Amino acid sequence: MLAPRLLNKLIVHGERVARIVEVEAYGGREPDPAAHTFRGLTPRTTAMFGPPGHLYVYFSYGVHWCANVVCGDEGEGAAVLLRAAAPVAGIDEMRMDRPTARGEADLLRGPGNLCRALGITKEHYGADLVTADMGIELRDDGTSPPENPVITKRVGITKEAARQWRFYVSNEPSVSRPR
DNA sequence: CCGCCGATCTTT
DNA sequence: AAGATCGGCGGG
Repeated sequence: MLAPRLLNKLIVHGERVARIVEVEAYGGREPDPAAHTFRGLTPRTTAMFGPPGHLYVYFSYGVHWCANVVCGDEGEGAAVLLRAAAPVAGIDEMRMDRPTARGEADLLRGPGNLCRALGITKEHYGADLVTADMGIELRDDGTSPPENPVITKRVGITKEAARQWRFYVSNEPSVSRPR
């Protein structure tokens, strides 16, 4: 399971920088009924079945964009949902796009809010996070992933609800509910 | 603090 | 008809 290795990495879009503090794993070699790739290749899931290191973006509940990092080999259909991040830079710009956020810890709390604060939408579908071909990049500033991340059930799903594939940094105020 | 509910689009 | 969500509103 490499999802927790994304914790404490930086997600960068232009001036905006945030530290990933909460993730969930989806799909992979063992069947995962909760994953968008469970029923095979569809127009929506082409990026998730693509090579690792790219962005899989989907539209949630007709309202929010949500972003995943593709983590499986090509054809595998595995990705890590970015559920929350702590703001590092570009905070004024984030606030402009997140008018309902009260404090800084609210800016990127939750997968929809994270995309809103970073300005990620469907135009970034399939972006290469290594070459930053669309201005979005995954960066390692030397901060190690936590040695003991908190491990829980995934949030907001009904299928495969018992699987413990959510990982977050303990004592981190930007983590979404439930803590 | 908690729970309900609407918004609004994609996929089944 | 349900869904990898969010924020506003009403009640305790």
